[in-house]
Amino acid sequence: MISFEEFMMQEGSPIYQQILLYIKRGVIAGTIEDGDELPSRRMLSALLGVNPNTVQKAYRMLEEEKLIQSLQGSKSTMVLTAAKISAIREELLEADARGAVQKLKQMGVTKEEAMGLIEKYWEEV
Amino acid sequence: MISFEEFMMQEGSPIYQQILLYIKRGVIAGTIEDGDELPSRRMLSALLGVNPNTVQKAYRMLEEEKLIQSLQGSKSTMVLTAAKISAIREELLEADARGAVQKLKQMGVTKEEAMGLIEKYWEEV
DNA sequence: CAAACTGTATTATGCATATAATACAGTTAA
DNA sequence: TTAACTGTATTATATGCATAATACAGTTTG
Repeated sequence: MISFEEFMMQEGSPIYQQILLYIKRGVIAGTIEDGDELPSRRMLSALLGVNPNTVQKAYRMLEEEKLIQSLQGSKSTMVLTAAKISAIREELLEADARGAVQKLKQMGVTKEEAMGLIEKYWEEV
Repeated sequence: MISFEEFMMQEGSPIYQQILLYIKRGVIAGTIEDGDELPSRRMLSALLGVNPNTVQKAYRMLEEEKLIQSLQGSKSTMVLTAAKISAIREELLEADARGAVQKLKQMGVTKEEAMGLIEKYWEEV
C-alpha cells in the first residue's frame, strides 16, 4: 500500500498530470511496486481536495499506459515490469535533469554555481 | 537590442509565461539590460508564430511588474535597477533549483547522482 | 505630410482543465 | 444478504489560455 498523505502539489501544471507524475516518480523511487493497490478514486480525491473526475482522468491515463489494472468494484493495482520501470526512468529523469540544466544555463549560471545550488537546496526541500 | 531568433519554447506552461520567463532569464544572464528596446508585440508574435494578444499579455505583466515602460507609438524599453535584477535572480534561481531538487528527490535520486546528472547534461543542452 | 510602424482595446470562438451532481454496475465485508 | 465500498459514465458549468479579426490613438520614418 502507498501513503499519499504527504502528496505535494507542484503548481503550474494540470492536477491530473501532477498525479500521474507523482505516481511515476514513486515507481522510479521504488516506493510504488508491482501489485500495489492504489487508493480509490474517491479516497484520493478526498485526500487531495480535488474532484473525483480529476483523479479518474489521471488513473485512466495510467490505464492507457498499462501501468495499472482496473476492475469494476475492486481497487486498481500497479502492473509493473523491469522494462516499464526503466522506460519511465528514462522518460522522467532525463526530462527533469535536462530541463533544470537548460533553465540554469539560460540564466548564465556556471556549472559550479549549479552544483552549489543543488547542494544548498538538497537538505531544505 | 535583443536577439529573439533563438527563442526556445518550453512545452507545458502557458506561452505568455514562457515569454515572461525567457525575458527574466535574459535579465539575469545580462543579455537584456536597462534601456534595451523590446521587439514590438506584432514583431515578436510573428517571430514566435503566436498570437499578438499572447505577447501583449506577457508584456502587460512585465509592465505591471514595472520591468518595462510602454508608450503608445514607441517600442517598450526595459527599466531595470540592480535591486530589481537581484530580486528576479532570487525569484527564478531559487524556484528552478528547488523544483529540480524536489523532483529528483521524489525519484529516489541521491545527491551524488544528481550531481552526476547535472554534469552529464551540462555540455549537451 | 503620409505611410508604416508603434501600443492598446474589444468581441467572438475553440479547446483544455476542473468542478458539481448524478447514475449505474460490480465487489467487499459486516 | 445488505450496506458500503469499488470503477465507470454522463451532463452541465466555469475558468484560463490561445487564436482571429478588427479598431483606434500615438510615434517614426521616408
